[in-house]
Amino acid sequence: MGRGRVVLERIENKINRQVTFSKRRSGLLKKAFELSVLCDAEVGLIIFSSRGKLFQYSSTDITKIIERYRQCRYSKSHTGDSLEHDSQSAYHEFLKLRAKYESLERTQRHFQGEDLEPLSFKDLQSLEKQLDITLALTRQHQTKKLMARADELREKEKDEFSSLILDNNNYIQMHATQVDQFESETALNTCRFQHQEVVSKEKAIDTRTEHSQSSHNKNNGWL
Amino acid sequence: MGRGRVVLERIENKINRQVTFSKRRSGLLKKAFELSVLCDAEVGLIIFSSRGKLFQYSSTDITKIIERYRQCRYSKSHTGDSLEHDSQSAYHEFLKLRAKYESLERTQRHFQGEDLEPLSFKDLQSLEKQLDITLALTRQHQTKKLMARADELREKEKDEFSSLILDNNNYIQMHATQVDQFESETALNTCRFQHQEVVSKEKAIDTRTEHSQSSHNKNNGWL
DNA sequence: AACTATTTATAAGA
DNA sequence: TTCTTATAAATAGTT
Repeated sequence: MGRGRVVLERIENKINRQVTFSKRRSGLLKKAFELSVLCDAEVGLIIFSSRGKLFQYSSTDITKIIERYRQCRYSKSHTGDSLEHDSQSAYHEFLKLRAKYESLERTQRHFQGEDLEPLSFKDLQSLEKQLDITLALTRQHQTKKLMARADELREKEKDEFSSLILDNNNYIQMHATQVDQFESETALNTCRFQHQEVVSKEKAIDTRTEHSQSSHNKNNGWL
Repeated sequence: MGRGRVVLERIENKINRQVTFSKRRSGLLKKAFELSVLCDAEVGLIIFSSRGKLFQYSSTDITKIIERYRQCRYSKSHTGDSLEHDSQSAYHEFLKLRAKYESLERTQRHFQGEDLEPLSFKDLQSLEKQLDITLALTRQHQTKKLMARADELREKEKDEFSSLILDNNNYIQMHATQVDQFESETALNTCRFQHQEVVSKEKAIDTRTEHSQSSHNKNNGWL
């Protein structure tokens, strides 16, 4: 369509090529648009000039077209649109997880004594029961820990008693401070006696040996 | 270009639209190709028919064109590919949520007296403290509920006492069964006396009036 | 950028 | 669908 026939090869004349590019580009964009309108098609067209300038037409959001293209392209073996299905089910997983999380969060709040108002009497009862059980277990574990610690200390004491006596001045001061600190902390409701028995000896040794605890949790305490 | 002028709107005749689509599509693809050759341009064209079929032309690997497009389009504000980035961040959200969920689950287990072993003594202490607090609150709420219920019942009793006496045979039987059932359930550690006082009256009325509870939780109990 | 001769695309019909 | 054909549209080369 023009005064001469086109040879299908790169136009070497730069000016010419640029002009042709400009003309044909707009023609192509126009035709892309027409196709999308006339035929109700989804069209995405990306053009980079030889100098790198970008031109684009898309009947709808081009990222959507690209996404759809990917889905179409990489899902032949599956049941139609697998990637769409995948991403949908992934989203579904996400929603499910969120629901579970929120539910768990609610329960958790109950365990922390919050939002008890909407609970039924029965719910409160079973919560109380659970709390009682856990409380007993918690105390049991504390006792266990303390006993184990006590044994450990008895062993150490034998080994380290002699060196302990040597620099006693500095040591006695630290010891006193730390025991005070402990006293002001949460009062134990159980194992009270055992604590007192163990703690002083333990601290004495800890300050000297930098004993590392085996617990996997952050262990910024004295055990 | 044809025997009539084109109106730029969706061709309503389905056959016609399909034919036009076929013709114009190949025309567009051809022109895209020509542009890329003649003008040394990089062209990517994606077409979806209204029935979802994919057609595509690209002068070079289309993923490269898309990549280049993204860089061109979003390199100013973003670090690169936005859609990929989006899906990645969505996945990141998912991972974060899952991590939170798992952490919460762990805490939850502690509140249920499970997996206490790895906890440090300090952790156990603060758990115990929390349990004590919640326990007190739980009992407090139970008492509150019972008192409220008792008041409510005193009101109802006045209104319904007379009708209650009427069909007493059936009633007495149900009442007995349910009280037995209650007795075999979890023993209350508190509010014991108030319970007994309230429960029998309450049941008597509930069985007759189908009173609906205001609690938002499932309320399959007697309160 | 505008013009115009021609080619090309394509709408309608077969 | 495909081919044919009349005609609209695009555009190469020119100004």
